Amino acid sequence: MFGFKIDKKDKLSSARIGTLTTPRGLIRTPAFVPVATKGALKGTDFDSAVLSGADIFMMNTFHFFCNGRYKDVSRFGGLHKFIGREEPIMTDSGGFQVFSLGSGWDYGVGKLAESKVVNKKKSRNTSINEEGVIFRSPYNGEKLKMTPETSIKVQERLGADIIFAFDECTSPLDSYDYIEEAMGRTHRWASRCIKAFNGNNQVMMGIIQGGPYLELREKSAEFINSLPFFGFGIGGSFGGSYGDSKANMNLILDRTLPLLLDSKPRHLLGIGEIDDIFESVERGIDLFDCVIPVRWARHGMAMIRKGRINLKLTKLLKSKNPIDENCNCRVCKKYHLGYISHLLKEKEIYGISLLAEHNLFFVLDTMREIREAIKQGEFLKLKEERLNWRVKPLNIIDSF
RNA sequence: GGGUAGAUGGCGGAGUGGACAAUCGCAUCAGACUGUAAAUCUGACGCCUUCGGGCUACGGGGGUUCAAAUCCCUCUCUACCCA
Repeated sequence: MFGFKIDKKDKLSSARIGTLTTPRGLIRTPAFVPVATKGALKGTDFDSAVLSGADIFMMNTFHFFCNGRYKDVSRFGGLHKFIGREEPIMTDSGGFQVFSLGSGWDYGVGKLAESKVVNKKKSRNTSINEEGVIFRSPYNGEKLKMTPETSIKVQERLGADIIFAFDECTSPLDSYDYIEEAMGRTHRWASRCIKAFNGNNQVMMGIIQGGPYLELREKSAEFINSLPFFGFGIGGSFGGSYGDSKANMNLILDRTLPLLLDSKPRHLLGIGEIDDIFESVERGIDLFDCVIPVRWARHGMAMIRKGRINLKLTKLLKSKNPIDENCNCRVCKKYHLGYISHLLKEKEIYGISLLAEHNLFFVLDTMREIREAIKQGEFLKLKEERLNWRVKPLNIIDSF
């Protein structure tokens, strides 16, 4: 019922194309998994995402757990029936929220942040111990406890096809000692997740942690590799005292992916900027998920071949060009920048919707190109062409 | 013609003798965002600067005062009301 088959390996890199089989359909890898945390793509719809090439969506256990809504979902017969969709779904375990609502919240840092405190916010008083994590619900402040067993139980009731083990995602600000301790805990939780999982119509991915430290990452890869998971999630932050987090992530992937069983799928959790996708595919990653395409759309940031561009710039109101001249999405074929820019400036929800559709298409179509390139043995060539993707927002608008 | 209320930075709108280059909102500009508490957050926003500070400003002009966006006189303009 479930399976993963590598269809072709690139000769010049560790890139590979494959097919992940689930009872609800196939996932062509390398794949980008659009994130619909609470059951919605925030700005666009599942149909357009599927038309753009999405094979599977990701939702989150934590949010359905906090408000108790997983019980309602369960009464519908699971997420698929609840949202009225047949496509495969994966659920994250809630492990990321250990970080994003814990130390990430307290110190205002993102998962790839460098070692600097951006903005100290009021602590959420998240506490972590061997048993699990005690959270304050972001919905009403209520104290909640999440353990590996809870996460698995809730994920079974949500009924996604692929689920993730409950892990502790650490912060770039955490010390080596703490990250090592958390990694050990993640490993013990992984074993508990396997024990708690009944494996009925679902498969589970184990999560590798270890923060920015190579030796911890290697240890974690070896341990998670030794457990009977369906595949691997690579989680956590890669930044910190090691400096450039993108470069460090690549280094970690270089060193840890060869330690993993080749035949199992590898999912790089939460990564999805274009340059990161190319670097990771080259190293052997099969799946990505990321909120960036859809979040940037809400923030007016468009993903284009040359990089990214803020569409709320006043000067773009004059432009009769599409968002990206080389893009084949419905939005680019039909609407010009002037209009989309106007909608975004006016805070019209339709502007967000159009941009979300474009950004999602952009990433999904890039995955299509990547798969095609690997098939043709031209992955590195494509990477060269596409790595002019800039990290900083573009300032030159001449071509618009 | 008479009366009343006003005129503050791109706009709206605080301030009504010193702590005012002037709260705040909008707009503008810049930055951030990678398993989503995010259609969010941060910063800049009179001019000049060797970043210490300097200069010009609250409709125009005049005055009172050590000190005026704030008080007085006058002019101009705006809104509403009465003829």
